[in-house]
Amino acid sequence: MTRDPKDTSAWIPLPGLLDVASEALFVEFRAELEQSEYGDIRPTHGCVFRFVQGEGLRLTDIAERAGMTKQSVGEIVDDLVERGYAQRVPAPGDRRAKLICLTERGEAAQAHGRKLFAKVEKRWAERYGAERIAALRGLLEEIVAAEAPYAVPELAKPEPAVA
Amino acid sequence: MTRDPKDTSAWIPLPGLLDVASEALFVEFRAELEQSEYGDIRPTHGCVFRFVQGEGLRLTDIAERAGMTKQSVGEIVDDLVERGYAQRVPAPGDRRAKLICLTERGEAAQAHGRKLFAKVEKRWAERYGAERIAALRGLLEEIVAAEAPYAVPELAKPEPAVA
DNA sequence: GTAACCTGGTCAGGCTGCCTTACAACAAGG
DNA sequence: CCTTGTTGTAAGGCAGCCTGACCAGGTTAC
Repeated sequence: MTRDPKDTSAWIPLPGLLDVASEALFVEFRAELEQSEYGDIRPTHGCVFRFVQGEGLRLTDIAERAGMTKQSVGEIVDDLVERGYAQRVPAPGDRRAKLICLTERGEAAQAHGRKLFAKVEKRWAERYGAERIAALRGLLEEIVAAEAPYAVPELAKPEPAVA
Repeated sequence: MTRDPKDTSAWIPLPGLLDVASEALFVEFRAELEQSEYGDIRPTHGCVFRFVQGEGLRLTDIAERAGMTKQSVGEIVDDLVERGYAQRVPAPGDRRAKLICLTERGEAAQAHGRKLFAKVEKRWAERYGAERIAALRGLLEEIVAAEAPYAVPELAKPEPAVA
């Protein structure tokens, strides 16, 4: 299936391809999540589950990593607190701030979510080739680290990654 | 913060990686588009520019390919018509239907957009390796063709791609 | 110590992009 | 005809995000 690179009519821009692939993957994930006991978690909540771990993070930090405003993230956190997935604990040393961290249920949900993502990825590895998916992940990780380091939990901390 | 090497806390799910990459790419595209004479085209309008070409498409068809409702697409088309990028022409043989096609300006904008996408992709090819980006595209095209064929113009209709 | 400024978080209100429901015009088959 | 399906539109709603205004608590300069 060789294609004329000059043929513009059937050519799909890379962002479109990335989006459709992401969407397809996400649909598989959602389908499984919704059947679990964490079915009330909506996609929006992801911005918290993605970044919060251990001691917790300040609202401001979550917002920065997620590329959203504090207000938006605040609303999402409210919702997660109501649902029993997250909690706000006073930040030590600053009475203005609160650390947002997961409850036990929240951590269980996070772990379950990660497992589901891994499961779907593995399914795709079988479908499209393990090494190709691995290469895809490798390249994307490199790209994300370069283009949006603030969105990478592991790089957001004072631990500069060495390539 | 000591961490188990097998710890998954730094592991980013594939959809997240795809999204961030897509977003980064799209930002570069938008930055250039907004400086052009087509700066009033918003991301939403893409669902029309992506699929419409030549004689035009029915609203229903665009909606199906885009995975949206007719009403949503209809609104977007209204907007594009107002801005002089698209037009509705009566469909031959069916007085209910209209074919949505691009105006001359619309086609110029579409061509410009495609060029910009190609330009950004080329920039990334230089940045991350031409072969890796080519492999990325190849895999994604395969995935999209398998997972969401309706979203691929060339597969959506057995139309002669070459003029 | 205190005035001025910065920072973390919240409240209120608004917008965009999409959806659902309902419907009018036309098509197609008896 | 009459019925049923299809094309597109109208009206209204909702989720997810934003901006602006604000307060309580820190930080700095004098």
